[in-house]
Amino acid sequence: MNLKELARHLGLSQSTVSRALNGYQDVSSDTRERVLAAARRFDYSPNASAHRLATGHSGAIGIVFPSDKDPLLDPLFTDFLSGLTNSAARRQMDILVSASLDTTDASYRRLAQRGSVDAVVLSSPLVEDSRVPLLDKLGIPCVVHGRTKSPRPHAFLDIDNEGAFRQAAELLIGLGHKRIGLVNGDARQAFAVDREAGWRSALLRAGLEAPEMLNGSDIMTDEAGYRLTAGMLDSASPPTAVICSSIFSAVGACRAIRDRGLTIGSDISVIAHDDGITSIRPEAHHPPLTTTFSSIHRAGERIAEIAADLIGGKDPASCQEIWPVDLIFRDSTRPPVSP
Amino acid sequence: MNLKELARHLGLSQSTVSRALNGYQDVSSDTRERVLAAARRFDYSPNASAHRLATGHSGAIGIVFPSDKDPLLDPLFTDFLSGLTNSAARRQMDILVSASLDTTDASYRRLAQRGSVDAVVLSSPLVEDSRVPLLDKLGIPCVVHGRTKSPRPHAFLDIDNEGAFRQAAELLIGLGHKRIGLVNGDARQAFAVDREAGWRSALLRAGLEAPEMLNGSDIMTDEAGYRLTAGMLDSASPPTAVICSSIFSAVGACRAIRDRGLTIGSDISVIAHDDGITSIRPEAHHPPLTTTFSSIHRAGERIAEIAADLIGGKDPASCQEIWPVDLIFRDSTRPPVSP
DNA sequence: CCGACTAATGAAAGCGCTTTTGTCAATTGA
DNA sequence: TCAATTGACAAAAGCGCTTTCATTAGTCGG
Repeated sequence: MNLKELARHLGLSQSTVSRALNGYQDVSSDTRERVLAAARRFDYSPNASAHRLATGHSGAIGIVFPSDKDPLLDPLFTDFLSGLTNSAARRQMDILVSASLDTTDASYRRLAQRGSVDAVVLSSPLVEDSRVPLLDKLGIPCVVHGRTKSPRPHAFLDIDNEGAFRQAAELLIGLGHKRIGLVNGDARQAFAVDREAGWRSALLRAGLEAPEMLNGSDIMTDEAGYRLTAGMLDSASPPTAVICSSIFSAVGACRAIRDRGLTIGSDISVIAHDDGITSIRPEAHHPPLTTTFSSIHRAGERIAEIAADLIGGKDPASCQEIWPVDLIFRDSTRPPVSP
Repeated sequence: MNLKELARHLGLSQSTVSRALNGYQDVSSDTRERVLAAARRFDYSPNASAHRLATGHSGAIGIVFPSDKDPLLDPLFTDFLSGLTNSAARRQMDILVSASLDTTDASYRRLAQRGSVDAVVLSSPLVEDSRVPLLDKLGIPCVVHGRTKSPRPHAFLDIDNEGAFRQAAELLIGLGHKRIGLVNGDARQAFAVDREAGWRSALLRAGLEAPEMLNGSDIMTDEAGYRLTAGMLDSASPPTAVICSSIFSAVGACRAIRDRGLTIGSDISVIAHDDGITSIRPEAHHPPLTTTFSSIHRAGERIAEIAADLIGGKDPASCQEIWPVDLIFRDSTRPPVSP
């Protein structure tokens, strides 16, 4: 069932039916009713390709997978994508996921030229990310999940990574900790840099040191979390507390602590950043983990809205949001045992 | 830069250029060279919407998120999607992710009518999944990741869940275990039913019981894994081994075991199913976990190929694959302590 | 040397929609 | 009363491709 048939059934012209369907003014409310009823009855919905060709909009938001199997691409992405997709669906938009087989540049360039998407979402930005200026040049709106250095202001939604990790470190300092380890994500990632800055500033502000020994950085997996934490605990002056960038790192960190016969909380305090994914919940741990919390699912939802605004012509410079992060105090943070 | 401009630049007609670009025969190799060179030089790629409208194919494979925030949607999905997308990209196809806001039926129906996708991938099928007959009726090819009951044969790629869990149980039985717990996924899911069947058949075949007490089933999260395992361990006749349906459940199960002062391996044996995601690796655990292994990333890759075949007109009945699952013996499985 | 065929290209129709422009009757104002 | 306005619809022109069909020029066999 297409527009032509529908129009013929109603004894109307295509244009009238089209306008009735799209809520234009110059059509009598009487015929509009009839058209809408018929559309429902015949279960008509306009052909996507034709609509796109006619309007010049693809009705889709793009997101590009970095490479064949990128370790930076973590399971959190599912939650993010779920939020993104749901929110996009509410605005009648789809999410187009494509992979960059050759270079990332080429993928975006192709995406832009073929007009497959109206806007693009950039995940896990690096500190200086070449994708932002590229998309700018290609004239395709983009919203970054996170932040990156860029000559021109770009739309983004980020969480207050620096503030969150400063707060976390301050909490530990307040409890009396003096050597606080950081189990961070990959140092190329923008968020990791911000978190390190938060950790560092809290320590320095309190007159403490932030030695490189305690500044761990790697991909955010269980195994890497174990390795980084183990390295710190086995060093000459081990930390009495660690802050982890992800719940996965935290699982590894906890394992390293327990493996050394130490107890989480009473011996070594642990704080983890929690993105709110359901598969691993910090409050279900023993002891329940103190966390900095921000829902990545909600971020996904909001980013689709921002993308829609951008497509609607909103100025990227006015599409910049930094969300505060909650610090949730649980039982994994206690005063250190006397040195 | 569009086809018309490109043709004008070359002093050729649109049709010739189009045919040259699409590799048709009736164009001289000389002009083909020129056209290809010009296309490269002007960085031309055909407009997606126009191409789709003209051919009637959308060039996209669809996948629908179940609901607003579905607990069944686990982090493994990222890996699956990554494989799917990469493989699709190699065939010049995109992945369209859309969410079902209203009913799932309506989403698929809309997807089909709007012609936004050429085929659909179904994830986490239920034992009897209404989506399969629906898509069949809508005439849109679909390939299921997993299997489901259906009057007509459908295309699918599944792993040998039953065989894997039978093998796992047999390994434990061979070591001398008599009470083996199952920490399974949601019982509505097809794969969970198959895994239970594997577990059960191994036990019965060995003349052992498969009591309901040891047949745990819930979503595959850390927390649920803990809860199910704890329940079994605290029961009147606790198991000496558990088999977990996911690495996440296994993390919870291990925690429950340790919390009770028991040691994994020597006191309670553990086997987990490993989908091969990088964030949590069973071999990095202490002790390294024995696993049934099958890469979900590879499954995603293969499913995109199957979808492409289906679009190309291949018979769904001849697109059915069941992959064997490796049983990887590590240190978490040992003979039980004498009862 | 000529009709029949082939190779290479161009012209034009069509995919299903949106949107501009055109048409016609009914209404309005002085 | 009559030109001017308005309301409701139809006709038709695109959007940028693919593909069918038509049109040349060149080749061949007899």
